[in-house]
Amino acid sequence: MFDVECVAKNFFDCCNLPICIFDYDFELLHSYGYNYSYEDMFKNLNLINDMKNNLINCSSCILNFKKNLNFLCIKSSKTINLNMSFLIGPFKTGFVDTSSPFIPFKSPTSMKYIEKLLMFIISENLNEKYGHVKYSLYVVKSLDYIEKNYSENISIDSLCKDLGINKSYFCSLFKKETGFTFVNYLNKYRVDKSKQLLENSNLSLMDISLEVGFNNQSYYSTVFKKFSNKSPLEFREEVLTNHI
DNA sequence: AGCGCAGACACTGGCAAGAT
DNA sequence: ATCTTGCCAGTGTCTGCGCT
Repeated sequence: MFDVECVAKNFFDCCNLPICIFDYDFELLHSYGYNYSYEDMFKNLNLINDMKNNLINCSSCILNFKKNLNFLCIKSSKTINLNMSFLIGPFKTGFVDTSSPFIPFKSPTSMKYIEKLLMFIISENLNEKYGHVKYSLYVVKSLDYIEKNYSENISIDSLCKDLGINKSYFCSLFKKETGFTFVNYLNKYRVDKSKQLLENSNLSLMDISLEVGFNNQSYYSTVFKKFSNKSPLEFREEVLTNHI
C-alpha cells in the first residue's frame, strides 16, 4: 500500500492546484486543497459537459508514481468555475500514453466513466487540431499516432491492438472518413515530411527514407514517385534549380 | 447503426540486380 | 556510392455476412 495523502500533497506542491484522488471504484480517496467532497459532483454527468464547454483549458497526462503504477491527471482551469485538477488511479499501464491507458479497473461503471471522459477529451482536442471535420475517435487517434510515430515502424496490427478494434473494421472506417487507406495516408505523410528534408538538408535518400520511417530507400523512391510523379532526386534537383 | 469476422485478392515493402 | 527498377512473399484492404 502507499500513502495517498503523501501522493496528493506531492502533486499539490508541484502544481499548486487542488487535487482529488479517486480510486478505481470512483470513490474519493483524498482531496487536497478542498474543504468538501467532490464525490457526488464527479459522478454527475454534468461535469463532462462542463469539461466539454471548457475543453480548451483542459489537458490530461499520465503521472508515474511508482514502477508501473500511475495516475491519470486531468487539469482544467475553468471546470466548474474552479482551477483544479483530478488524479484518477492508481492504475497499471504498460506504456506512458494518455491515448491508450490500460486500466484494469474492477468496476465496469468506473471504467466506463473514465473511458468516456478520456475519449471525449482526446477526441475533441485532436478534432480541433485536424480541422473542423469530425472524425470518429479511432480515426482521430490513428492520425495522432501517425503524427507522433511516422518515423518509427507502424503496423496496423499493433495500432488496432492499442485501439482495441478489429483490423478490418478499422481499415474500412479509416477509408470511409479520410478517403485514404491507412497505409496510403501514412506514406503520403512520410513523403511530405521527406520533402522538407530534401529541400533543407544534404542527407542521402537512404538517410531521408530511414528518417521518415521507410525501412528501405527503394520503396521510399517508389512511394515518392507515386505521390509526386517524380523521383526524390528529381524533386531535390528541381528545388535547387528554382533556388538559383 | 455500429461493430466483428472470414476469406479473396490487391498492394506493400524487402531484396537483389542494374543504371548512373 | 547512390539511386532506380523488377520480382514476389507477406500484409493490408475490401466485401459480404452475422451479431448486438
